[in-house]
Amino acid sequence: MLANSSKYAIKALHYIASNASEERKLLVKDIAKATDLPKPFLSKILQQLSAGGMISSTKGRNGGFFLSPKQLGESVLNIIVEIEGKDRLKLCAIGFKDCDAFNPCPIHHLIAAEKDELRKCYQQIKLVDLIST
Amino acid sequence: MLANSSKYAIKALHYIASNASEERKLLVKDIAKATDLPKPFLSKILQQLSAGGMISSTKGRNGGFFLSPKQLGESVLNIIVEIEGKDRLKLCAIGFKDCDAFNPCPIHHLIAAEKDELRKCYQQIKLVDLIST
DNA sequence: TCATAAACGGATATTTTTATCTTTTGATAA
DNA sequence: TTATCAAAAGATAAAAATATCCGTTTATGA
Repeated sequence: MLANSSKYAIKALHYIASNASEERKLLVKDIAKATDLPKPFLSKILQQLSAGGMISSTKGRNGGFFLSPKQLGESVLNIIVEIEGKDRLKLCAIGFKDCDAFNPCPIHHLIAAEKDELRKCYQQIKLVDLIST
Repeated sequence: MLANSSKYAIKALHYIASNASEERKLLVKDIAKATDLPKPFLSKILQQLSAGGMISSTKGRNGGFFLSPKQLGESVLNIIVEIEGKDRLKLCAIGFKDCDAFNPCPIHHLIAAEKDELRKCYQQIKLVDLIST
């Protein structure tokens, strides 16, 4: 369904959204421990999200990761696209080039509506919706 | 969404379902050419499907691949599971162990219904439905 | 200013997936 | 029988994804 890297991103962002703020930043180390994700790999993913502006970070003492109010409004779909570099739920399920309603692959009409619904879900879920107390 | 291997399988099965029969078997070579898939890799995939009973084959002269009437009734979902060894659309989208309605991951309730609908699609599509004339 | 803490960035290693090549097995036509 | 054809099976190679390590940069508290 999703690449490990984007699963990790969503897991980590769930934890960060629920536990961090600009006044209370979180270290990769602690995020990795709490989410049970491999620390170095998670570090790369957070770096990528940071470079893409989906997450905030500061270096040095008292540094760490957090989400700004604006960043909490980002959709999960955009996180996935940022990490994977492509919108898998928009692409043809069996890899036909230029597959659409007018030039459909053999299963296009049989799954297009449901695939699009699922994509809309990911688009509608904002990071703020992941917050658990 | 799907692994390349299962995309290839579905593409190839579409071609086989549309063009082969017990009296008119198809060679890997020709399937690969028609579907524009890498021949040796496709060969492995067809072997795997054959071992799993999802496709019929005979060796030697006049050999090749075809689908029996019973095999044409197989669902695309089962093809995917056969190739990938797991039912990705049944697993938690972000990889939580034992994620379900009573023990949900942070996005479970936000996507479960739509994910299940998409899975049902793949379950309902039979190979015979792929036949194009 | 200086030691320290933390993300950043680059290089490297491992695993999985994808892809190819070669040999073996089995079927059939001549 | 025997030559040939085609899938099956096994070994190997390349690419991508996953994962780790280490030095650099940057911020800050002492």
